[in-house]
Amino acid sequence: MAQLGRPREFDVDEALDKAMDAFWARGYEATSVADLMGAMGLQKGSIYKAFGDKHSLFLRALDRYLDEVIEAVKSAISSAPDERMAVRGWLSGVVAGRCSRSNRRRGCFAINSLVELAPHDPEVNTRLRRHLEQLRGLIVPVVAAGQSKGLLRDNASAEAATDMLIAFVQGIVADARLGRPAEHSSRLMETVLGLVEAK
Amino acid sequence: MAQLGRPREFDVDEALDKAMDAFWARGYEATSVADLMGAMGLQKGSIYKAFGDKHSLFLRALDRYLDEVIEAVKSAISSAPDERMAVRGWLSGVVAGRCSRSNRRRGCFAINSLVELAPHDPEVNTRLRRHLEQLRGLIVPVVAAGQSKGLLRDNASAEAATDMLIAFVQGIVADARLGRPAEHSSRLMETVLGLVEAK
DNA sequence: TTATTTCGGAACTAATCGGTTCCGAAATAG
DNA sequence: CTATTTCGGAACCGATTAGTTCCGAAATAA
Repeated sequence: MAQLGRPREFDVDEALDKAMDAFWARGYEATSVADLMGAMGLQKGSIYKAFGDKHSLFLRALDRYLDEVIEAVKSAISSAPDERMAVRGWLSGVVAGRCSRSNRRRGCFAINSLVELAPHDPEVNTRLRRHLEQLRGLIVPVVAAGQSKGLLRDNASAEAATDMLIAFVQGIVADARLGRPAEHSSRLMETVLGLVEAK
Repeated sequence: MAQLGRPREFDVDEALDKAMDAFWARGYEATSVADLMGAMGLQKGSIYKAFGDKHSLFLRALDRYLDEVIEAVKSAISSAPDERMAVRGWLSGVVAGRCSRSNRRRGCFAINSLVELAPHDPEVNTRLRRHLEQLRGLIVPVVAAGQSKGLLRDNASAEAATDMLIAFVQGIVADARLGRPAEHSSRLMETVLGLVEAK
């Protein structure tokens, strides 16, 4: 039954992406609704009708981002020839891709939101906890398989190694906000991989 | 020649600590001057006379925090029996001490500020770059000495290993904002130490 | 047609924002 | 005593905040 009335003239996902861009660059508190209007190319009324208030819009944008990240990690894993390259591909994606774009100093939208909002915003907190749990669920089996095949060191349990890698990723994307050259992050990644990969 | 007029009735450093507490908990943007008045126990007029505007007050508090961290790391290093224990002591201090207090979900004031402000606030940016450089300058010689004594793996260069440890610390303190149990950070630390320490 | 929905855009609210200024009282130095 | 400085506290500033409402126009479905 489609829908009554005049159809929406803008694409909801495109608008969400633009809102995400704005929040990503400046953070939640520092982004005013006027900023969002400019970034999204929409009028205030349209935004409130389509997304509710500022906080709801933020959550929608965050959810969209988190889904994209999980999908990207899944495809990075499934397209890798072996577990060693899967881990490598994941970290490379983090360093070079979404979480540290050509547009520097953005870091990772999830980590930025975590640091700014997670302690006081329960909805953001639960989303990010769930996200890290999902991520862990994707990585642990890869590490475990890699260890049993001798491709990765079994120095630590698969769970501990995964948690270590995730913490390390969080550090890299936080550090990215300083505006360091991408090469810096790449060197860091190679160091960590050197400790994790079997010789 | 002391000073003319009525002496200041509050302790500047104490007031800075309280301001730091407020900024630390909520971030820069979300902390209003009214919040600062409450936290510092001072009137608006007194704050502006003593510290100038909100941004200057923030920088003063940040400088104070960074100095304290550097001093803490120095003393952790100098009081350790060897280089291996020095690294261990530094990381333990990060996990248990200042950067992840009994008061949970605070993380590290420096990293919080880095993520929120470093991309757009040049004064914060330069301070944090300098801080990380200082930190690196303290740790690299320790790692180098530890490696040459066989206490630490020489898997990677001292510089690369130090950068890796620092990135890892940043990840831990960012993650702390999720409110995970302290045990989680401790396990992470042990995993990393297991990869760095010689067997 | 008629009912429905969205549009861009403006008008508007009540609250809060950071920041400034003035006050009389109190405490110090010279 | 006099000059100076800070105090707590209030008054006030213009600007901005998030959020709401109303408008006529336009586009769709039934």
